[in-house]
Amino acid sequence: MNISIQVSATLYLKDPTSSEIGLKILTEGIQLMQDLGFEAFTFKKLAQNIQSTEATIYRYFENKHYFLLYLINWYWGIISYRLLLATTNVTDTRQQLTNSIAVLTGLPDSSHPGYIAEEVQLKKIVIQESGKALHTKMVDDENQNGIYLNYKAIVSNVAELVKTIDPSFPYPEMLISNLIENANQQRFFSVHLPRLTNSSSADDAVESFSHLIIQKVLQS
Amino acid sequence: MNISIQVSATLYLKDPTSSEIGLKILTEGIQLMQDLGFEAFTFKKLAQNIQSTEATIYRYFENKHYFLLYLINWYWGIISYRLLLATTNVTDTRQQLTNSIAVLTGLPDSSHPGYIAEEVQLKKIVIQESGKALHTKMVDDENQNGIYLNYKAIVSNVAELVKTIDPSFPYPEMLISNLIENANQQRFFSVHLPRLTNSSSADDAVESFSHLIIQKVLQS
DNA sequence: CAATTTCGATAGTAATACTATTATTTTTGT
DNA sequence: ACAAAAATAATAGTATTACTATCGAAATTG
Repeated sequence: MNISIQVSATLYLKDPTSSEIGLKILTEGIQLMQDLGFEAFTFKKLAQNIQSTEATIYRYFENKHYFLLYLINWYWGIISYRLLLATTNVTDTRQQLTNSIAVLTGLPDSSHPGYIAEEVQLKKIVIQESGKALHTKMVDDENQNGIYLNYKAIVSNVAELVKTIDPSFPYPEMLISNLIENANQQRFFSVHLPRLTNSSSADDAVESFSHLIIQKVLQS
Repeated sequence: MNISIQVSATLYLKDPTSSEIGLKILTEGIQLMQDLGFEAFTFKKLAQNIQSTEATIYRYFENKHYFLLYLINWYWGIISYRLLLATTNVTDTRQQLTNSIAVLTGLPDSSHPGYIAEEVQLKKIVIQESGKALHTKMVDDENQNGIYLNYKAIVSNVAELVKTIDPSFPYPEMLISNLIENANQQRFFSVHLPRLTNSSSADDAVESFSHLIIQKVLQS
């Protein structure tokens, strides 16, 4: 379906991109997850939406928790791909970092190179729901099954740029995971709890803030 | 029960601190929430633990979502109190900010002034579960009911210090809410996804990182 | 000590998160 | 083109959850 976007095979029972129905589960599932939120989302409702049955969806995904993990993994796969596009053929490491921060913290937007249609919708789901996917008693098992590899690879790759630019900076991974998580968190705040942020939903204060932190904190 | 720790009255049906059973619901509930996590936690199990019945607990709390909100609100009430202790009689604004950041991002510890027994347990619950309490379709209603006032007041007060120190800094609220959320997030990572952080569970890298950000980003 | 509130015990309901079965349709290999 | 295999739809069923309702006994309070 999407060139080069890889989702870990441990997340599904049967590859949803391998059949018509599987693709409908994904596209309608994304929509329904957004409309209802994770707690109200059920396979039964999704089955009704695609004129199929619960049992069919259960053949693709173990349960709705795994379905959400699939969507989040897919999102980070897209971001990995965009990071690649944003850094290849860029010679200056600092510029690579700046471009990466823009991809990781910028507003979702459909005009950048390599745009994939689902990105904007998936980003909304990641902002709204990814805390629920992570903060579970199963994190450790899932981590062992390689489910967070996409995400960890992103943090690791960008942290490498930080290390190249300023080898003396003691917290590269923390800095990057912070900027990524903060970007999503602040976009949530700007919609629901605006007193906690200085970003309105339309501006790019989150991205500017992120560039500022990088600029002030790293010496080169 | 605790001097001056206020929990919003919209969070409970009947004040749990007003009766023996209510207090048992709180102390055993904190324990059970930690042991089982939010999703596996049920009022039925809690009722068995305190040798009472579901119906009794439902007289105190509308549902387990509100129970979790109560615990989180309680935690932020404790932190508010600690922030007060850490800043009164401190004349230098920068020192006030440094002390505040220490309270907000430091390791939980039982040796500081004004220590309240439940703080350490509640902090664990906040780290593990607060994303689930917030990222709900009900956020906006709850926000309107003043449920996040404690948290918003903390961000607002500390952001005021930032504004005093550096009036030109454009993102004071974002900076503070970021440091608070990041501290909890990184402590979660250090236990479950250590590759995403540079903090081990025993050190104070999270706090050092936070002080560093403040120091580099604010001009005075 | 009478009135009221609180609690325990029990029962019941609607929804959720699945599992199982079977008949029908679709896909596939030859 | 057709037999075999796989996938799907339809239906039923189960255990658990998240509640609501009732009602008598116990505790509290005025």
